[in-house]
Amino acid sequence: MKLSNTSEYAIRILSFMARNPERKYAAKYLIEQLKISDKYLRRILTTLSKEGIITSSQGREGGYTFQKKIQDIFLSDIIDATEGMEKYLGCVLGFKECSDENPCAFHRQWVTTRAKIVHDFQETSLTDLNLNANIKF
Amino acid sequence: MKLSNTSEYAIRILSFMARNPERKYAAKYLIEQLKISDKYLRRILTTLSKEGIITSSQGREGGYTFQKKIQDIFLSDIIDATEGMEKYLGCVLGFKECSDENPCAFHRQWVTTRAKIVHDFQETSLTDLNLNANIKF
DNA sequence: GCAAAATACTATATCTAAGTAGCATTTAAA
DNA sequence: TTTAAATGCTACTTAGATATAGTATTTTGC
Repeated sequence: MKLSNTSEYAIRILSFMARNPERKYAAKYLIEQLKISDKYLRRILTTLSKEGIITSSQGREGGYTFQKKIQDIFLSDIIDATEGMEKYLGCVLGFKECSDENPCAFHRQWVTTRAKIVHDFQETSLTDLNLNANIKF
Repeated sequence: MKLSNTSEYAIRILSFMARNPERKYAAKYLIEQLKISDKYLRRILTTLSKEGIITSSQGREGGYTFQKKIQDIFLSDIIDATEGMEKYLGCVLGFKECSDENPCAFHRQWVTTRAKIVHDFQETSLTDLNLNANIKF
């Protein structure tokens, strides 16, 4: 399992913001704190904004705030917003015809593992990640 | 979890060859059967050959045969040979500092899932995949 | 209204995996 | 020993993700 860089950055950004979920964050501040390049970070913030995870306010005194409670924002929501979860859901060996009804020889084995992966991402919220005090951002 | 296209092709090729593991396969024949582009398939075969999974014999009457018994060739060996497994083993959220000793907040949760992924790939051999009669190649 | 400080948009550059093309080399049958 | 049939090597092209640059737009304080 390897997420796209964009997803990893998005999770880092939101995880950082979740430390103080009520405040408004300017992109400039996040750039300083997280050492992500200006334009790339801004693009990710715009995406997260359009996808309904954060709200942007333009103009002087503008910035970004959470659109929902952080206990209602799950890793799967963030991945969906950035790269989409679909690619992780098909046959891991790439057999186009493989399905529950017409499984490849690895299917039965993989189904439970994939369910665990999906479960982890769907059940872990930003609140759960809010204990990252020991991790440098 | 999404393997590289190259890994997926490699698994398809070897899985197909495993149906009759003693015979020698010419690239030309595999191209016909598997509908993979000539040069790309040949490149993958050369890689698998260098990595010790199959043996190539050059010249007229040449082709590819398995270098080991198919029950001793595991999915993890194939992935290692093509793209490497390393990328799947680090912190899935991308925290550089994350480790067993200094875990991110998702680490404990993910460790067991990742172990299951690795287990599936390390324990499934080409023999286990040899029941793919119901899958079109 | 104007200037400062913020986000938004569009285009471009860079990197890596994926895929293609052409020529070189090897081997064995005739 | 020549030729056909196979693999091997190197270079090139393409596509998508990653990253950067420049300009436009929005909002607030004065």
